[in-house]
Amino acid sequence: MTVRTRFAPSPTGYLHIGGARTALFAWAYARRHQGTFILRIEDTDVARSTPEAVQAILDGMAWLHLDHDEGPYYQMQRMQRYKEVIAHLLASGAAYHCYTSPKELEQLREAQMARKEKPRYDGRWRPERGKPLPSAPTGVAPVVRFRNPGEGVVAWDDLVKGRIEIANAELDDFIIARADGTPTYNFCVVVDDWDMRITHVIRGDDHVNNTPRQINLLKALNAQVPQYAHLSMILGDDGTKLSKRHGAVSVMQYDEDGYLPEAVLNYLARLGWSHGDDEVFTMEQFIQWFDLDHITSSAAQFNTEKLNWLNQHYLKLADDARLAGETARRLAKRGVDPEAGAPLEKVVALYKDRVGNLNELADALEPFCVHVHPSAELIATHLTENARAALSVLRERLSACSWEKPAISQAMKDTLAACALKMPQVAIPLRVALLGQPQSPSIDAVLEVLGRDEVLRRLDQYV
RNA sequence: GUCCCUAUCGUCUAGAGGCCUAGGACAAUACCCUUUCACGGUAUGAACCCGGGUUCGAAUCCCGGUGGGGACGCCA
Repeated sequence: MTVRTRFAPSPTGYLHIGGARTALFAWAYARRHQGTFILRIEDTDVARSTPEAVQAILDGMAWLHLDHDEGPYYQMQRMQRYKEVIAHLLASGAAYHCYTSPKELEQLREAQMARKEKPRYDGRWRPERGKPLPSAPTGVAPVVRFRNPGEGVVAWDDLVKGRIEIANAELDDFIIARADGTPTYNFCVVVDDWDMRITHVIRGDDHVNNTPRQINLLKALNAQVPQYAHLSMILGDDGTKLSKRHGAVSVMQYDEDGYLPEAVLNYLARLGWSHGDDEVFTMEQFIQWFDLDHITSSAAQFNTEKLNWLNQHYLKLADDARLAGETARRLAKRGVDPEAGAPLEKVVALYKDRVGNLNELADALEPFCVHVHPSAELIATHLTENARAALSVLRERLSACSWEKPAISQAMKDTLAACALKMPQVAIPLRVALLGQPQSPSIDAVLEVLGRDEVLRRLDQYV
């Protein structure tokens, strides 16, 4: 049997980090087993679903390279099928109409809570042998409820949490179709997983409580019950539930913040899953190694520091041209012309192993593209009269030497000797003059990529 | 409140009864490297929630407590 997994977000917002990890694991499991990964959009909540959110989810998955083999399927386009199944359930007696109003249900729940009971539907419209049913009120559209087994337990061997058993007595007859006829979540999921022949349902563990209902429904439909793997939650950096203030932002925000998708992917893969002591690995390795046995069953706290570390790592590995492209995009966004200065790719090579993210890389490259204006304070402390005199000597030598690192370096050394100065006494003022900052990579390398003309031009302001 | 899940360094985790004086990684600290700032290298500190069992032996198995999380919608 070939593995078929799915990712089934509801388009009520962007793809956040928790959803991304769920998608990653479902995707990886399918890839690991040469299976099929299906994308399904659960848009039956018409009021909250938006096409923008659908697009945001698609964008997020594309950024992470989580490609699907089937779909996206849209539940709203499957209404006919749901209605068919509901009619069948009604006809077979596995479902029934219920006329209890929302207000009555609310009262029922309140009363139950007051008695310290678990709030649930009391089955007043559930047909039972020999039980008289109330007469249907006129002009009230009924909901359809699934007739849940009254006794016994529902059990499954969760692929990450182990065996879970829930007594049917804990469950109630849940609504599968609203008064307006539209089917509800738990019902659509079941029909879809069945129709799409999903073999492994990999999803967040907030669905553990839905699973017994879904299994009962599947059984009533005579459908094969898939395997379930419930992933524990991702908590925010502060150990509390993900919220907009920390973590529950769109994965595209990570792009915005200068993270590389491979860093986010690697980080997410290690959050709640492990392969011995391996910390850094490619997606190819991940697919080879991924299994459900090594998923942690407890919630994991998001750690930005570690993500930063991975991002820095992948930045060092990344191709210069690619990083130049990424940086150019960011510079352009700031109104800086990335073509205006030294060849970006060369500057990238100088800086990519010194920065933590793409925005920092853009910060570092910006002085190469624009006219720099060192602060008055920097000028006062570093571009002293003595320093300017040394820079003047250096300028002479630089205008004459050949333009490669060794020659430039020699020009620096000759200047030091001539002025009886130490390296930092010239290199730091030079950095301030050229880049507006007292720190930079090795100064001869900076000079080399900046180019002789530009170096001399920038120096002329101070000598 | 009821039900379900969960518990190893600050964080992510290794660990499937003896290999554990509990390993790795991030972070922290110190030192080294150095032309500044970084990168890098080396080293150090840091954990089995508590209480009972089971066993010759428990981080690992069982029970209870406590802490954390989730679910209890005509939301998904």
